[in-house]
Amino acid sequence: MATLADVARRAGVSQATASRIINGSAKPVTERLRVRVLAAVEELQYVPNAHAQSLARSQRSAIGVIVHDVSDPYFAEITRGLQRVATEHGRLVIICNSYRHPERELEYVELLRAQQAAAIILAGSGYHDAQFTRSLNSKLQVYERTGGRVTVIGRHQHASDAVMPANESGGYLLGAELFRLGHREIGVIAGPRLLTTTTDRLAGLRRAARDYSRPLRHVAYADFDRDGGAAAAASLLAQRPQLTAIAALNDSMAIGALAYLRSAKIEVPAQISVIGFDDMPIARDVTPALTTVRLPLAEIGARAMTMALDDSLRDRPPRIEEIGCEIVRRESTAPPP
Amino acid sequence: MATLADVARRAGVSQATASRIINGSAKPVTERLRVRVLAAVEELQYVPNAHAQSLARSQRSAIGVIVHDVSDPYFAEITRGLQRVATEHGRLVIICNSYRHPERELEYVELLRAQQAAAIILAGSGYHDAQFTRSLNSKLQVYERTGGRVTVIGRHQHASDAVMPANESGGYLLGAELFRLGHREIGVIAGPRLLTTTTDRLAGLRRAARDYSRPLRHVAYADFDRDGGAAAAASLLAQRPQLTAIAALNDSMAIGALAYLRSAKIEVPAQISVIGFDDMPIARDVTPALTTVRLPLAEIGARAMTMALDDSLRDRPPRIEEIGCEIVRRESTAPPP
DNA sequence: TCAACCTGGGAAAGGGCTTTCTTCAGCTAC
DNA sequence: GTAGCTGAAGAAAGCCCTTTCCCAGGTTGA
Repeated sequence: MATLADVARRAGVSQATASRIINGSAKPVTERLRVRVLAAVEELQYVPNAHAQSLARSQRSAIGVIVHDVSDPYFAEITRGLQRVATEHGRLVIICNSYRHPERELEYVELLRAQQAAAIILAGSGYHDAQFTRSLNSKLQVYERTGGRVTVIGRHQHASDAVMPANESGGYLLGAELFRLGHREIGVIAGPRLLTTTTDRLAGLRRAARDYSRPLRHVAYADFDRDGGAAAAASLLAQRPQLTAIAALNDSMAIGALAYLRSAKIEVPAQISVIGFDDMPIARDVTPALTTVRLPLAEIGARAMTMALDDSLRDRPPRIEEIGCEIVRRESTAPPP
Repeated sequence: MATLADVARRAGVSQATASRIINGSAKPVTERLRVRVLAAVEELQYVPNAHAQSLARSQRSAIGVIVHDVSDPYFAEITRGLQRVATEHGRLVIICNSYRHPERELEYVELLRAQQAAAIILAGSGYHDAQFTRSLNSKLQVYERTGGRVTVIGRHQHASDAVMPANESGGYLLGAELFRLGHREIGVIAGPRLLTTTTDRLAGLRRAARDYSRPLRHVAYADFDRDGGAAAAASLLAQRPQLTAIAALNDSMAIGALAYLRSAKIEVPAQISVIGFDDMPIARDVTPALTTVRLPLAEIGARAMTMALDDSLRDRPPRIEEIGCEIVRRESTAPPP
């Protein structure tokens, strides 16, 4: 691997000069040397060692992102937004999948600190686990104290900059929509109990139930994915066949529920309504097209990255951006039969 | 940020000793010092600077992956496989989205070289662009010459280790399935002409057409995504309403086609059959469930990462792994009306 | 008792780059 | 002619680690 010293030697200049030319430093250099050095760079196919640069400059540039799983459409969309902004700013993004293992999240914070990440963006749901939250917070604080920036998406347990999707009011919208249509007994497919996203959305749903004076007795907790949704729909209906609507706390689970209902030959929305949450891109392409609560996922990602990169925020009180959601009515909901 | 020197000072030992203890070096150290150093690490919340380590060890560890777009389900699945294997080996993955801009691919190769990536995995389709291919090849060769490993997925233009999805024979399967069902005039929704994935799959399809002595006159080229597929389906049918089947060269486009057909009130598969390619997870959840050619995407990713990490392959002739595909019959195909 | 050998620990040399501090040549100005 | 600049280039320090090499003190064996 060619080094700067090689380039300098070949061009017959000092390393200092070579470095200045390659980095377009402010210090003026004669055109003659510039040409020679650039020629040497070309001939040797020289690329500066990023680690050495980062060490010498002691300036951080990469941005770390911790998600549950990039291949989940929810995070894929958020990541798309994150990447767009990062690329615009010429920043490298390091993506870490925690696969919903809290310990792995802790490990990744350390890893990103070791990598001298300029900022860490936590893009997965928070956990109801006081001990974990404490150790995560302490790790994040250490990171911030050493100059790192932290931005979270939808986690209220951390005193850092945050982009907060309106999970609670989205949950309310979800419930209100069904109750307004006249449904009285609805089944809820919730995500893992441990996730704050689940409880936030559920809280909104419960509030809607209170406002409309409806019970909310049938809640099934499942994995936040398609198969979890399918299984939960099955168990919900086995337990309570009279349900006229199913509210899933994310689209993946709603799609799973649709799959189950199709296999069980139950008509949607004629016999039962289904509503989701998130409005992932695929929601409009399933049949019936999914009524859901829209969250502008890519925008959430973009905003989080923008905050993380905004250095003027340094040493100010954490800023919180609320992101609203809206109902998107498609074909999977109707009044009860 | 605490440094090793801080730790050593606090523990009252030399940096050398501290380093040895922290890294669990082979050199024996007394228990007394070990305890003191680890305590200092804990108190200072010390994390070694990864850049300094990489510099000192001059050993590469991260793996670079260049995809078109992680948020595309096709790449999301591949990436999932890649990540799984990388994590098992304790390797960091740097994901780069080229968004199908060849120049950006070139830039990312440089960037990954600068980052001292141990390997680069090129996971997007190749381009029909001789000049680009040449410059990419030359950049990759430079990278390999300096000890980097290159693994490509589905690109035949590079003389490196490769995982090759059977795009051509998958295309054949695609066509054969429709012709066997009795379709005589089929419309093809192809991806961008510039991509080798498009032409490979199309070549298989043409071969099937020859074998079954059927014409293949209606090919629409479009973006490799849902909206491209919808637009292409519309133009195909505007041009030739008698078509009884549409073969899309990937599932996203097939789903777009289904969306268009639904909006145009054309029944699938009663009036027209639709077949896709890839078998993305969502293919089974659209209605009608999509008949498609299955490619084990996550496994492709896993194999590519395994090859990239397999050091025993160093200095051997490049290894090529073929990955077969199979037809998955669901509900979007039927004999012509 | 002394040479030969371990052993655990430290000093210091890198690794590749940036950047400050110097140096030196070439000018201007008196 | 020389003091005083200015501008361009180089020397060298420093970023944070790892690892080789070396040393002192303690063992062992003859």
